[in-house]
Amino acid sequence: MNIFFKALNDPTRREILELLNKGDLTAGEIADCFSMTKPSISHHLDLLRQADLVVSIREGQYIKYSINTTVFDGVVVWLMQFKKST
Amino acid sequence: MNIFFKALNDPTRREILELLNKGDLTAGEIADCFSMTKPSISHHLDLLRQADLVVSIREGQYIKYSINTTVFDGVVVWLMQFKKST
DNA sequence: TAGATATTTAGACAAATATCTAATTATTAT
DNA sequence: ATAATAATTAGATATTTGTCTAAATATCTA
Repeated sequence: MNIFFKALNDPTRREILELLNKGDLTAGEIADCFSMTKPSISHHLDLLRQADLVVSIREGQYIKYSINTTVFDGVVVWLMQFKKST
Repeated sequence: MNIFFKALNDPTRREILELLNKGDLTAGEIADCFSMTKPSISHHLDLLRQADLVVSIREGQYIKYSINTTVFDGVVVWLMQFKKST
């Protein structure tokens, strides 16, 4: 839970997730969507990967990133606990 | 969204929410549940209040805190966007 | 093999964060 | 009024975080 909220506690990383939700992208394509250096984006991708929110596979010269939505289930359950008691 | 994830990006604050989900508590009662000074807890409560996740009202000498679960709705919607496409 | 492209890693640095102690404000009760 | 209790605010400090530049790694192509 910790690493998840840490990963989501940044607007750039949340935007990356929204981008990947529309389709897979390479690291470079993701970086092109932001006014930030590639190393910075790479670092954000690393945090998202640590939280298991994205998966990466090398495709030749490129590294392609995909969103992993299964992680959200646990968090939604955690959030829903607060709505039960109504 | 920013302030919400910021507020939730701390285990102590998440635990405070879980406590308040069982019932209202005063600042002191909350602090007693943690091995941390009262000023530190007060600071966490302040962040939770900024995120509108808790509400506080003074009751005489005490200040009572309640959880505000309405905020979760928006976040669950945000999280659910990632599950739609399945 | 050399050079070009894609990406990450390393190291530095400023800004944000979590925590503490000490001081302040607010309320109650003697 | 004074003292006691509840809670916050202020200020200090160590740690974490986001960003950058420079360097390193990996792949492709001529």
